[in-house]
Amino acid sequence: MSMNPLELMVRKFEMYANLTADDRKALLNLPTTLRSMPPSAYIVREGEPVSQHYVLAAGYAFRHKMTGDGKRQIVSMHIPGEAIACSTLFLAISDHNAQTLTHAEVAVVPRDALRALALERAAIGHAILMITLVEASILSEWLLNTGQRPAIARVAHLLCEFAARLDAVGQGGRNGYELPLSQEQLGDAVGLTSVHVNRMLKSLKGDGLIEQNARKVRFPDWKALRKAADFSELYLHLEQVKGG
Amino acid sequence: MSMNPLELMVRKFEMYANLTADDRKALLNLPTTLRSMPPSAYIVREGEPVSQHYVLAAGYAFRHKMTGDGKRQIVSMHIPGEAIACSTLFLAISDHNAQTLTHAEVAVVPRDALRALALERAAIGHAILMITLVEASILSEWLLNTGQRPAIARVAHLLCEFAARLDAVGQGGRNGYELPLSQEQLGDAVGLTSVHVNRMLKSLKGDGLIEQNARKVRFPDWKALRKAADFSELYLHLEQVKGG
DNA sequence: CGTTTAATTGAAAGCAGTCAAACTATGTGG
DNA sequence: CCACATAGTTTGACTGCTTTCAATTAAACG
Repeated sequence: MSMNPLELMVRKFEMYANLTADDRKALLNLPTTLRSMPPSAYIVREGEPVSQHYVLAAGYAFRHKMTGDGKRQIVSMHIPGEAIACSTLFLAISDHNAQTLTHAEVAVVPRDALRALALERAAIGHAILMITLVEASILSEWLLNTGQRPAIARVAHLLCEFAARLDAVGQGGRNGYELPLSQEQLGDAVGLTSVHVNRMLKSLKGDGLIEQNARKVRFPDWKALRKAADFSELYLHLEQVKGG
Repeated sequence: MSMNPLELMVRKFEMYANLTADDRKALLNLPTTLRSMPPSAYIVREGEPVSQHYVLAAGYAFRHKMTGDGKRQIVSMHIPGEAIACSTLFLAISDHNAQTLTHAEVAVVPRDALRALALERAAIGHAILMITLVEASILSEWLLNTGQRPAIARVAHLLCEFAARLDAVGQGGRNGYELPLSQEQLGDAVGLTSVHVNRMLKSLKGDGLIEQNARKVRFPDWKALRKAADFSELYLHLEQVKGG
């Protein structure tokens, strides 16, 4: 079925707030265009003003920041159905880059129009706040991950998070999935070099915690992987999130 | 002057949204108690439901998470005047711990009352969203810091951030300040051991980038320190943040 | 197919961690 | 005011995890 790409955004909002029929209608009436983008295409650049809001209709994306000497840290991953940077909705200039990971279909909405709705309609504003809170919670866990866990757990943790998030939207998940990240990107997400990520993946395979051919990963022993990763899905706040 | 401790919260909100006189009055009429807490006292524990909102009237606090094997990552620092965990206002259970750093005066507000105001009054909800966005931006920078920068820069970066944030509220700042963190806590904030933090501080002193006696730090060459830290205050969003 | 990009492996170097001890504050009670 | 206990800082020696460098193999792509 070819549906309005904004349906995805509305569905997400409804997970986090009780929208009225009016709220829903207002959101669906926002002007929007669907943009098809190749892998690795820039969506937003650090330091630039942002005038659009982007929702992933299909494909994956990520946000990242760079140090003065050119090292890159991925600060978030976005799966189909998610907005790419709620955080820039209300900040004048972007403090990070956003890029597609795979080929992607991106719904583009004028930022000011959505912003106006968020300020007028409490439920919409609240949904955006909730999404931001969950993103911040994930960010804290990533900080814990890169700051305190050994390399093997860091890599395993990211694989687990991906599985749990994909599971939550009925896309593969802990039964295995197509990993959209290269080993270098994986490394940039957890603060390791691609070489070392490769070694950690090899070690996880050797221990029977993951199986992998090409980009497809499977989890023959989810419990053991979860343990090795020190993973608990609480921080994803997958349920009970309406907060009102 | 002995003022209502909620004044601090209102002042903060006003930096981020245009409150009406009514909004202001509603906030100041919230029931509140002032609690005096010793250093290192727990305010919130991971996994527990949170029923209060906490604002630092005086003193410092921090939030942290722990790995399964007991390693601690500090995920945020809070200076006088700041709320301690806007993030838990709308999430059912806390996914992190919050603790005082120094002796502190904490204004305690019933969470449900503030939550109700946030949902009823657009400007208040918006202020909370903005504060959350800025906190998330800081979290991204911390992730970049621990994930990609060498130890010396990590430590320097935290010192710079502290200076900039204190500056913004007219408290010492880049002229020097009383560092409220032990070296161990400093390490837990940037993903290093206390031993290595000690060595990095020594090195910064040796290079004339900082001066330190007891807990008092000074910055004889702010520009050079800033450069060594790869620090830019953009991510703090200290101005132009009303977003409307 | 040839070209480019990503994955894999080995060897060596280095940054940060660990362990252990000494030293310095800070605070408490006698 | 001193003696002691406790917490935090400083230093050294050593270990080890992760990076770096470099080369090879495999996969993806036009």
